[in-house]
Amino acid sequence: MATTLMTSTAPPLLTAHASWFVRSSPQPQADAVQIDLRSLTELLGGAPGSAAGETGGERFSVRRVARGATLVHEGARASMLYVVQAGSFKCVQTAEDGYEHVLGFAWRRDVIGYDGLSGENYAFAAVALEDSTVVALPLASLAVLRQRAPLFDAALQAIVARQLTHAGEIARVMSAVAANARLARFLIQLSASMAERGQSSRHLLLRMNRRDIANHLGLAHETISRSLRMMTDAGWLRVDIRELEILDPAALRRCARNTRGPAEATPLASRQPVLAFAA
Amino acid sequence: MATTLMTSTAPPLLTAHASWFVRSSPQPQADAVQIDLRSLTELLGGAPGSAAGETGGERFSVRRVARGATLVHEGARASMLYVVQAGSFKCVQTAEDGYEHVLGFAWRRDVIGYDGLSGENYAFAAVALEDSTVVALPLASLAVLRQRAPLFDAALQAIVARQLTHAGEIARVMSAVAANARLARFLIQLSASMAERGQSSRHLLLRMNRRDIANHLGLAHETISRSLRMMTDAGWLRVDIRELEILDPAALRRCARNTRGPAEATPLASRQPVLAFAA
DNA sequence: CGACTCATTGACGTTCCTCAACCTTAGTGG
DNA sequence: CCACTAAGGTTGAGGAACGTCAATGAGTCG
Repeated sequence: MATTLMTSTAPPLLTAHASWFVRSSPQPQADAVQIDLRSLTELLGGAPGSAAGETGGERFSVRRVARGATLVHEGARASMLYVVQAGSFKCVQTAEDGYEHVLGFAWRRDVIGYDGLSGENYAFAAVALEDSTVVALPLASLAVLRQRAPLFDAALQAIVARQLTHAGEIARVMSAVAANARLARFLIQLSASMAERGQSSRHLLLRMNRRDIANHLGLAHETISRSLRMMTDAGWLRVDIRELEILDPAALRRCARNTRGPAEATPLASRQPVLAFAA
Repeated sequence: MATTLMTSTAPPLLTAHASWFVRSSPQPQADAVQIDLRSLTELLGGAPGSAAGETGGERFSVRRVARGATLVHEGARASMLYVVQAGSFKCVQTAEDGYEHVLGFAWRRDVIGYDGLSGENYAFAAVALEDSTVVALPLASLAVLRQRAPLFDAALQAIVARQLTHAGEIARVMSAVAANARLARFLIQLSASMAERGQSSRHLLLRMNRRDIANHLGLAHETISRSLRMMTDAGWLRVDIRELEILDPAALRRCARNTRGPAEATPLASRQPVLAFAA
């Protein structure tokens, strides 16, 4: 049923916009929604039962970002940390010659702007792929907040650590030499990412266009089309523009292994037994 | 001068090993070296003047890792966090079919094992590329430590944030479609990384072999050889096996922009005058 | 010295990037 | 209602780039 595609965090269709989303007129939050520390910790994945331990005084503003709008600008002075509450973003870096690269995508529970802690400025821009909402935390108050609310702190740390792991996965996706394998890995990773957020891992709704996927994977966008075609012809997927259903996950995983020929032998194994046998 | 290649953190040559490095015999630290919190914070890049504020009671053990030895095993229960003090590591992930992927490399000041905070186990293995030393922090004591030593905490946070930014850079390196551009970006990034650590940005000593570089970049190792050859022929580099000198950074950066089209042709020049004339 | 790893170079074949055309869907205005 | 425009997606043709296979040489370890 179509209901599997519907989630509490996603609007029914890309073209349908809730009326409270400000689109062309940048009229700032007239009705500033806020959430408390307890909800924020929960959003970050902290135990819901944690609420009792924390002082619930702080309130954080929720920002609405219309589709296509830029949440943070690359190179801008970093002052805020954002947690995606609903919707999705693409993270983009622009080279000095104007060429853009899509670093990745951010979904509910992801943190945007954490790189502001290391430098002065944001390292990349974040553009909303659909009407979205984020929780805004002033960077300046972060240290104090973490000190005062250990449970929130733990949740934040876990998210960042997870994001670091995630970055490794992205590198892995990109390392595949064959275009088919790259796309397969991307889809598998996306599927896992959705599952992690309690959504269906079989039915995916691609919030980004082919060009963004291609850019992200370092491929031509025509190649994305062709690879998707190949996979649907093989019976692995069912694709309808942005809607995607994974029919044969095993085949997809098998495809994701392709280096571009026979996989390479691992000469590392010849070194380890020395230590193993020493015992 | 050759002194630009010499740093306090690097052994003079790959083939020269300090005698105190245990090689084939895994005899554990008989003489356990330790450092205090003050030195650790400094290693992480925290202000050296910070020493006064922290309680200097804690001491952390320094582990020696021989070349080729594995510091952390993928999938092993995560119990420690390591900070690289000297030497270098490659971070490797092994797929279920035995195929290995080099996620990246870790140098002095980098943190290994931070992903243990999110899950139970390490997400990837770390193998020493040369005889190296790391500072070991028990994950269990991390929360308490951060609470007690805010300056250490801040330094650690900054490092992690930097590593997150760094992960984005890796994705950017990999996104280049042309092999030349990928290698160029890798070299530029490596150069910047070395400069960040106070080493020369022109003279690089490649601690990893061609196969690892190729694996990391998603290319064939023969392609690495050929690309390096092309760059030396063009006068951009001087390469002697593992020693590498960047002669023309500008050309390298220009190459890094290539999507794949004409190997060289810089359309940048044809674009700029338009803006110049507009003034 | 023999076994091994590492790097380089050449030849060949396939992938996939580029260029191009065409189609659908949306949004706009008559 | 239909033209018009623009953005996104698909498909085809051609050629360069790069992966694979193979051979060679240099350096290292036991």
